[in-house]
Amino acid sequence: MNVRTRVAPSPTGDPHVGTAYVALVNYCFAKKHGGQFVLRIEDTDRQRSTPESERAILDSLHWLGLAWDEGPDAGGPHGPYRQSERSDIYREYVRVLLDAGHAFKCFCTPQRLEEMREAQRAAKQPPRYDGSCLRLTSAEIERAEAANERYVVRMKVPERGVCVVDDLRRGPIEIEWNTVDMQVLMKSDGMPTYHLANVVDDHLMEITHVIRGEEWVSSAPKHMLLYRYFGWEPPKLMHLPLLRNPDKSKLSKRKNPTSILFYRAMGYLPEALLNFLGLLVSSSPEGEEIADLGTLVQRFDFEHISLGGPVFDVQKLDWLNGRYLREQLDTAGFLQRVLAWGFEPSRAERIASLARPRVERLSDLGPLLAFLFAGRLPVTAEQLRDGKLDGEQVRRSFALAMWRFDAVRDWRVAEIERVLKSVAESLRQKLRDVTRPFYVAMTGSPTSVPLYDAMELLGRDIVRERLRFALDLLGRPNAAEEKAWKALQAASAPPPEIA
RNA sequence: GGCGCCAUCGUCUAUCGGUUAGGACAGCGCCCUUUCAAGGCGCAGAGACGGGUUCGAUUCCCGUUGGCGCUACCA
Repeated sequence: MNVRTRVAPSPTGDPHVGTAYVALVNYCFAKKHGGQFVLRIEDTDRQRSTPESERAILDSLHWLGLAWDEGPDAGGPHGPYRQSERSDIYREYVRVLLDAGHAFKCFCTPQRLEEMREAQRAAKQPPRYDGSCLRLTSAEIERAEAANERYVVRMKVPERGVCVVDDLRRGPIEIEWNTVDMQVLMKSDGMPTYHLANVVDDHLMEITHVIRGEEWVSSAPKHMLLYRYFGWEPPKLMHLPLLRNPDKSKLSKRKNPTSILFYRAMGYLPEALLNFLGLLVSSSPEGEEIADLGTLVQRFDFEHISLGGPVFDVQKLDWLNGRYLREQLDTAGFLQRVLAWGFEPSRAERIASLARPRVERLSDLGPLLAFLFAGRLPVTAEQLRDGKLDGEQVRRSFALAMWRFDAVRDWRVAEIERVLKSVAESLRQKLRDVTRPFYVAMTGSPTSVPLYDAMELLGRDIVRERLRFALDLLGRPNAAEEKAWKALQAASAPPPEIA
């Protein structure tokens, strides 16, 4: 059998290390068996998907050294590889399900669904679709359609019995059909949901093994059912454990840097990061932990992937990266990496133009620009608080800025300035007083090169990390504060439109 | 809450019924060394709990506990 695997990221944010991890496993499995590895973009969420995110994901995976045989940028015989370009295909298959009576149109409004769930929660029932539109007569359906009412298409689900999902690593997983919801397959905007799109695409793209995150286990019955409805043979399934924060919760950017871009900005080498991820996939029998992609493929054995969710241990990554820096590179190679990391020509020029007006001797450069070449800065809570704002206001300004920065698409001076001004407005403070602690948090000093430029140069991920660190110093907002501050944010400063 | 997944040192893991439970990161100590790293050597550190099955369980089964995930017109 020709093995074909895929990774199917959703372009709704920064490229996540978890995506790289899943991609790596899929890559290794396919290559180990001489098969193909496909990259597919799951951008059926029109609100959240952005081309910037897609670009960043593709770039990041390439940066890590992963290559796919088919994908939106590579082409291939099963394209298009971007789901937003496959609407007609899904529509056709929805038609098939509808005609066969495996799916039905649902005219329920979001409000009704919300009320229904609330009632179910109140009655201690699991929230599930109540099947109301299942009982619609054909006359009623025609009337609703004639009136142009918006509808979604839901799948029918057996009322009783169990679904056995075969997981390559975990064995059979039994899930009762009556715990499976009548999932929406096609949204009212005509786009498919993940459940429909992934089944149709995996079949059409001849994917033989679906290796994905553990979060999909509970919806696997829906997917199996769809294969059955279509009369297709389902691919083999394997669910990978989720990467964890040190506290064992699912790795999240609230608690840790999760963006591949962050690790790149911090000066980790792509081969070290990939190797590190590979250590979570397969451990070396001989004990040697340095392994390139080829070695990872060669020693790959899915039987050896442990099922416990591994903590993303940055200290071990640091050690591994250090070994790459001093063992795998000679001085010339090292210098080349340094230059590429921090002195790429246009960046160097930008830095020079910011520094030049502020130095009297070239030897002033070190202290002035050190923050650009550092990870965490040695700042203290006292330094953050020593301006006109009190500690509470500083905390609030950092939290607000962090949240608002997340919504910024284009990480540029103008956008950064806009956010900081909006923060000052929300706090009803002078911009100058608000920005002072930001200088400290970002550059380590209240006086430095212009803040917005510094932040743009630092990049979104380092900025986020420094804000998080500063917030840790001052005390993270608790749940109640977070809620109150977010409300304040909504009330006093509606996010300005995207420039 | 319901359903599901998972469970070896602080962390990543080896072990696939019989081992002094091995290695790596982090920690600690010693050595090397003009300093600091790096490196070498060493120390400390684990089978969640309770029942079975078995001559024998970390390993197989059940239960408990704990962690995690899902519970959307997000993926």
